[in-house]
Amino acid sequence: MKDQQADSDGPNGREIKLGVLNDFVGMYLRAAYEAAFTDFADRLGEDRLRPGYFTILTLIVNNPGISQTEIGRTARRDKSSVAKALRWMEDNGLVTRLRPNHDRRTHLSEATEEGYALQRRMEARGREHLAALNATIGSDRREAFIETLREIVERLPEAGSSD
Amino acid sequence: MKDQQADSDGPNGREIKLGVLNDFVGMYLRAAYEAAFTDFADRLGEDRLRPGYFTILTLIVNNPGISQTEIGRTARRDKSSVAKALRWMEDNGLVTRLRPNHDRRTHLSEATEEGYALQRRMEARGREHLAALNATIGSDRREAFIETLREIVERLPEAGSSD
DNA sequence: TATTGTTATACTCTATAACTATA
DNA sequence: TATAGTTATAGAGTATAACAATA
Repeated sequence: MKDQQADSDGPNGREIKLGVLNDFVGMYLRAAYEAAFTDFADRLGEDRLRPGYFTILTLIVNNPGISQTEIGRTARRDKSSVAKALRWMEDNGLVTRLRPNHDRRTHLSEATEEGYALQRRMEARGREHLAALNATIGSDRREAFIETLREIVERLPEAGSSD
Repeated sequence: MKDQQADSDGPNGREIKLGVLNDFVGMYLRAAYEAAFTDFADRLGEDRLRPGYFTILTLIVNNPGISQTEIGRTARRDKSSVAKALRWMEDNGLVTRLRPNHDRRTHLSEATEEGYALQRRMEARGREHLAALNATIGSDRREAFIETLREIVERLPEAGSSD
């Protein structure tokens, strides 16, 4: 039905044919992700961490004593990326890391008072962002929408990465 | 309603609490985008352009004589990013650029035979990717899903970028 | 040997700013 | 002045690989 070769015509009037790009769900996914990302960043203003760092700090606040391996597994980031983020956060007084005696390989992270405070401020802004996003999506569509996103993440790799 | 603090427990058995991250639609969007992106890349194997370059080449194939400004506007990329891509594609024999007499500022791009051939091969792989993605989404949900993504892109910036 | 984490390095993708050349 | 495009540079954001310490 929606196969009207949805062209993009600029202000100059020229119609740009999108061809197969028209069907690329990935392009819509990226555009939506970028829009959501930008909305959150705009709401944070200057008082913020990068989104990836916010994710990590939030995991630490919610799970005091979490290890870097656990953070990486949960946030789906390589341990080296986590290490870099943690070092920055420690240098900036947001987290402290402890090496327990029972296993001195691991580094357990906890948020400092400053870390907790920043996370709370960012979470508050995050909730405003979510309210705007949810208003756009609509409560009637929200669950089905997220469920579809989840299924893409879970089921697509099984089909695709068979080489 | 869905506030059961959907935790993530790793193989070690420890439950990681996601807290507010649980509600972050942006995380699901990014994960889904990355999954789609990876699936496409896996299918392309070595015979490929980067996804952004494929977008540009496809625009050129579908719109011979398109200008760089038009490409940038359609692909939502800065002219400098487009210029870099075009130079690489020209150096690698995929496109040629012409400067018309009526306006010698503009560069109009056309695909070479090699460019057309590569685009066709990539488009074929892209269609396989889309088939897998559409199978995951399901034809009954597809239109509503894409419509939601579109609305996020179109409506969210209006609410968020008011500073 | 396996695991945790660190570091150096590099890659992808993209934008900003200063620029040239045209119009 | 405004527009099209180029170039140098920078900076997220992330991963790979080699490594040290510990188990």
